[in-house]
Amino acid sequence: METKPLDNIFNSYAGAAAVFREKDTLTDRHIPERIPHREEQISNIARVLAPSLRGQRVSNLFIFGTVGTGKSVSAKYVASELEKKSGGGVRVLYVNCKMKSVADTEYRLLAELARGMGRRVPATGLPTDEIYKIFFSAIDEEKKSLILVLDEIDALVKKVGDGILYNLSRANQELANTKLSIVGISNDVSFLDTIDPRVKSSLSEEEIIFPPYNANQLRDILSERARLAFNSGVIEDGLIAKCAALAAQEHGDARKALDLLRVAGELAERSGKDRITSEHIDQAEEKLDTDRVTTIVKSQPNQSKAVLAAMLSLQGRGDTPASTKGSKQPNGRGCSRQSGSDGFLETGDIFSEYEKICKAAGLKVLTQRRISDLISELDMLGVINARVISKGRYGRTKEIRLILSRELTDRIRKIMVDSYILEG
DNA sequence: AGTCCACAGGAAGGGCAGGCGA
DNA sequence: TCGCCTGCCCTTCCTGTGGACT
Repeated sequence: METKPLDNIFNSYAGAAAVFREKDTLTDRHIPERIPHREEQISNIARVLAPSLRGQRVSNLFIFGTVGTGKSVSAKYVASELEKKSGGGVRVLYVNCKMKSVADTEYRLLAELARGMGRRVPATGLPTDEIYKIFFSAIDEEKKSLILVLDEIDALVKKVGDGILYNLSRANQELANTKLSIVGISNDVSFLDTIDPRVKSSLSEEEIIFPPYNANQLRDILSERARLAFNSGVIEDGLIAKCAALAAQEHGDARKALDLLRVAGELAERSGKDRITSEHIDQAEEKLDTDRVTTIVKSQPNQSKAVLAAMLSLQGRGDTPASTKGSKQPNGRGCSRQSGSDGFLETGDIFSEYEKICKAAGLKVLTQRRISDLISELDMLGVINARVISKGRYGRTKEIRLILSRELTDRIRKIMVDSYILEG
């Protein structure tokens, strides 16, 4: 019988799953039955929310902690247990405010909440106070305690301001039959300082902090998840410890640790192995980093891509201040600059190269002031490293370093070609 | 000590797109 | 549907800055 080109690939996956038993347990969709090292925080959340079981209004709650410290999963866990325990007396609505088209505007968030309560509302068109009315009447009709979990609440406030929180926090005055409480989750502890003091005082009645995990705690979490996710013998304890150590370096980020395990498993599976090796973990770490940067670069507007292309072009040519020392600079300046001996790039050089790239690609050339901001944004996104330095007589500038591997550079170059920023 | 460079980065405002509300 | 509003992107103008040079 004839073998089709894809048969080998599909057949290897169609057989018994050699590596994974239940891959979903390594994603953030999964709510585990036990969350190690978060017992205290979970009890505290439960204590705050428990009065809802008696039909009382519970205090609004703020949960803080850096990425991957178990805030969302703990809140979801307590919420789902509470809903089960209440026998229908408590309703929890969860919204991730960072999701695009969910909470970019006041209207969209309220529409999402109203839909969560089973109401049909148009994507646009209604006045905002109308959508408030629809949402409030929907929750009032249910005659239940409603707990509104707003994950990444700082993103919501950044986009739409704190007015919506003020309105929601005052909702109980308009509701006859339902008690509404808000649980806000944020990575940014200083976020509360940025909102209106009236909103702050009514919202942050209770606060719970989630500290980062250490390597040992991460190892416990990973062991538990790995037991569920992988078939026995697929991964050994030493490799779990390695993942934990790598993630502990990244501020104790459990999400990153779980991603490492999942991607390592996928790499093992793709290479036809039934065991995860140390190399798979290393490859997974590199892949996660590469995917993160390429995703960021792809999502950038063309102007930012052109700035990055200028940096790649200068770096690829070795045309940094270091290598051109003693010759005329691209921006027409003199030669006696002293820094740059380490092969970094500077704003002026990048701008000159950027102008050339824009002209070649038919893009509008923005001002150097704007490019300076775009460089700062790329720095903030972690694609480049930039810091302000002074070269004394020769002015101040940003010292910019590209922290990209060879493979990553090639992939970004391809993105530039696909976006018609660079020629293929 | 004063000068100078090459920017950094803040402030103000224009133009535009999209959302809001009547 | 249309005027108003808001936010975003961008420009222009400006002051500030650190350290080499004079």
